[in-house]
Amino acid sequence: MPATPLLEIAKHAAPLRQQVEHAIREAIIKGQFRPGQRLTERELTLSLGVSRTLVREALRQLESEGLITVIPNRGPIVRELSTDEIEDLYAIRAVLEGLAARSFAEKADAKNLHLLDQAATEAIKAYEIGDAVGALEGKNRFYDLLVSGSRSPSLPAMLATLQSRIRQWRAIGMTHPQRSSTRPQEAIDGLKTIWSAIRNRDAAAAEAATRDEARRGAAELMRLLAQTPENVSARR
Amino acid sequence: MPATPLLEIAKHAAPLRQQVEHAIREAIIKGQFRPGQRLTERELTLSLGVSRTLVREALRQLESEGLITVIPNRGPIVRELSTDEIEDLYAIRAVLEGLAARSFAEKADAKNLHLLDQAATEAIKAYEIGDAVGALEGKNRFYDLLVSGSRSPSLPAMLATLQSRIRQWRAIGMTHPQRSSTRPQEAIDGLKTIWSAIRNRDAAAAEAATRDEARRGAAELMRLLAQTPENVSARR
DNA sequence: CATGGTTATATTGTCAGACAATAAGACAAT
DNA sequence: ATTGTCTTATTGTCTGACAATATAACCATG
Repeated sequence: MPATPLLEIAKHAAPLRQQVEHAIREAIIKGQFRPGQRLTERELTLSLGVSRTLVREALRQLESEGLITVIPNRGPIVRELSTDEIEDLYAIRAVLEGLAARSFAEKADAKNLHLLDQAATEAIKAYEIGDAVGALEGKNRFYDLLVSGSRSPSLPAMLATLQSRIRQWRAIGMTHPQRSSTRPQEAIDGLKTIWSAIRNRDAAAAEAATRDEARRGAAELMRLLAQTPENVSARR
Repeated sequence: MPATPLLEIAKHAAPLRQQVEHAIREAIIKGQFRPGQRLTERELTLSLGVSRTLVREALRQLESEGLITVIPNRGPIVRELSTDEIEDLYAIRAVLEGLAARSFAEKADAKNLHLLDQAATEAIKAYEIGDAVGALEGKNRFYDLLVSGSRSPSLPAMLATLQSRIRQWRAIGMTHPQRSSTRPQEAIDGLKTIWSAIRNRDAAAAEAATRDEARRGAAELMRLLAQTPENVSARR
């Protein structure tokens, strides 16, 4: 049993392959590579300036994260999601965030509670002023804190992976012409409910509220997607 | 929108790297490579008879599944889990299985319901006869069906990954000298509760029952681990 | 003896180049 | 128009190389 070191040194010579992986992932998430699009190894090696070895290793990781699909002897394509799959991912996210909220309510220390307070008040304030961007940022920070403060070793990574698969469609949800006008209010209300449950250390209520809020968000997105005639995936 | 093909061809040609990946994963899960143990690339290439390229690609996948940890310039080691991490993984599994049960209750078709019935009755019968192995098998099949019948595209893979990270300790739970004698009965009762909730198409109850049962199982394992003096991880 | 520095060794990180195997597209023939 | 053949682009896999790094072994010095 090794003694816990006094301070962790973050020395991480950051292998090049991680940068490669990161670069491709970001390009996919940001939509530079669109769903359905083929990603040939040559193209990637050229644009990234690294060897095929590294590109292939990065592709393997992105594959197990579900960001790309690799067709044998054909190569990877940016994964397209059906509406069913999107809905499924959102449902999974809902229960995982619910779990995070539960753990947070049970285990969070004073510092994390304080940070959460900050984010919550900030989001609410921004919303009341009419600062949509600020409200969104605060809300995002709130949820990030919820996860990181849950003291769960695995949840952050799992949710991050989910996020990266979903992010493209979240964006749609924010800019869609037909998005509901009451939704932002709803989101803030949801946040308040979660927040107060946590402050009361009511783990069950925190979980339920988080799940419900996530589900409402998902429902709204699914409604928008259903009304979007052009299919979810891009043409190649 | 491509027309749905009349029959899917399972043409896979199974790239060699998948076999490599599978082989290493199995060796880890079965405990041939023990937690904490180093896995050098040379060793793997030799024992598997493939090139470093393939070994490295396989390692990347196993890394993102959480089965190994790669230390920069040092190479991979079979991941060791602290009791906290084990508990965390079980908690995640609990909510995901709960979600699966919920979806199953909502969406399962007659065929899957029938299969579930079969597995359930088989498990119960076996238990009543005193056939511990048969009961376990039936129980496992029951849970597998729960997941596969949930019509969730992503849950099966996620739960499979979790399983592979946990399986080693599940084994401990079954053979530990101090394991509770009432636990098998409890597990069967839990299964019955889940089953009847599903037959009533009561999604909420199915989810709750599944989560509770998973939690009880986890609690039992954690109790056993706490009483096991030798640490969770193997020495190298 | 302890301590600190230096060299040696094993291993990973990365590259380049090669060639077989396959899938998709182009083309020809019936 | 359908079928069969050829071509080409691309992946799948291997080999060998070399630099960068961490660990182990060793040595020197106080």
